[in-house]
Amino acid sequence: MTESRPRTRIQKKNRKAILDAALEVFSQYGFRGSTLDQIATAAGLSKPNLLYYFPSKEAIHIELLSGLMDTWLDPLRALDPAGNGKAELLAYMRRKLEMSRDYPRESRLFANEILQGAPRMHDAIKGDLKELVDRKAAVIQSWSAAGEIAQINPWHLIFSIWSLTQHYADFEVQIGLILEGRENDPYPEAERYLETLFEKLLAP
Amino acid sequence: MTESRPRTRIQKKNRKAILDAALEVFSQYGFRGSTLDQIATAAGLSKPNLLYYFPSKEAIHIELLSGLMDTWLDPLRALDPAGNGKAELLAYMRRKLEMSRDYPRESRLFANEILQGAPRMHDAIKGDLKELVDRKAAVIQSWSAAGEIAQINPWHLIFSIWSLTQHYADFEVQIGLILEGRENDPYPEAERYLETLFEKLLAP
DNA sequence: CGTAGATCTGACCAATTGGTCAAACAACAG
DNA sequence: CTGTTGTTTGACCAATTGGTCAGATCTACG
Repeated sequence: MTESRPRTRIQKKNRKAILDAALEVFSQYGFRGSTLDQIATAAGLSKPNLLYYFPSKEAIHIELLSGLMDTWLDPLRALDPAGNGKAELLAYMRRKLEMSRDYPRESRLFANEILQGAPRMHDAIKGDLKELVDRKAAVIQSWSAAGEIAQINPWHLIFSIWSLTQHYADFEVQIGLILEGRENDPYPEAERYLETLFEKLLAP
Repeated sequence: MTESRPRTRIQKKNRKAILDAALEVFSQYGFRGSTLDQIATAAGLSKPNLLYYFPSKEAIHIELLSGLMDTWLDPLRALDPAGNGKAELLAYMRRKLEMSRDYPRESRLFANEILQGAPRMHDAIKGDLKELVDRKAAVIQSWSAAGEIAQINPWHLIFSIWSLTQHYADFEVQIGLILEGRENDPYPEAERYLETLFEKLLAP
């Protein structure tokens, strides 16, 4: 918040390298299970040098998480009350699945944070996220009332979109091992499957 | 495997207390993020005393995980090829949701292990689990072929049952915060929602 | 050039980590 | 009550942890 923005290109490059390395490490081992040495090595820096760019391990984690919240909720924000219910929700699901495919580490970072009890996202979830979800739940309810989609619990509908899509990122290893020799890339089939699922679920 | 079974009642009690404490800690912080001191304190023992019962931190973790795999897959094993497809799959889903409600720590322990790349379950997943899933996928496929249920990808169907049910345990904190003031216990509504979802999905 | 500022490093620190061990203590059979 | 076995502990250890700091080195710019 009160920070001076990074100026030089060297700062830009190294801060980016650190955040990228930290994302890799934190998303795998969680905050407590990750070490500055791991992050520094992954970023190609020495530990003291890393601490030249960030004041502490926690500061890196916080920066990652707060950067995450924004982009993570964009697809839900984009849900258009004026659009067609089924189409909007399917588009939301597709966009979330894309994010699992393109940003699996971000998904796992988030999963790790929740698993540990959301110590650093507690307020954001209880505040902004809850508010957004409640607002969009009302939109979904209005689609139900208008007969555009079936009558289903909008909160649990949102949870199901989250769980079904994020699962492909968070449990990537498991899915990969089980589908070994069958699907090298599970996403195309996942998209087809989830489209069917939500089309059937939402059909009035 | 080669261990002598615990004998005295004091051993039985303390081993149980340790495993319970370790489940609590490991499921929250993962293996690397957990400490023996945390576990010992939670178990009401001193660290050296804890190490009197288990040779190492890793040994505790392994014992928890191997104990988990068995019970975790029982519901899937119970899927009866001779039963009615839709009923069997709905029963499986319900049983999995029950497990999320009754054993959320076990679910999170598993989630943590997968997030960290499944270093200790890699072989079990690639072996027993994959084999079981493949076998049950064939059963599901036969139900599809017989017209008992719709034609859907059986592997992704299994993934979706896993993700939808485990989500209520793994993301418990997030769900609790979002539903605050609305549902104190999300499970009854979750069950209703998931029943609808799978009934619609599986209908031929 | 030269030098002011940015960047980087080795050496260091206190706290925490997983784990050991000898000795103290408890339980229980004889 | 005595000795044997099972249990517990305090003191200890080396390695790792997050973090500091003085100084070395590099970079941009006049």
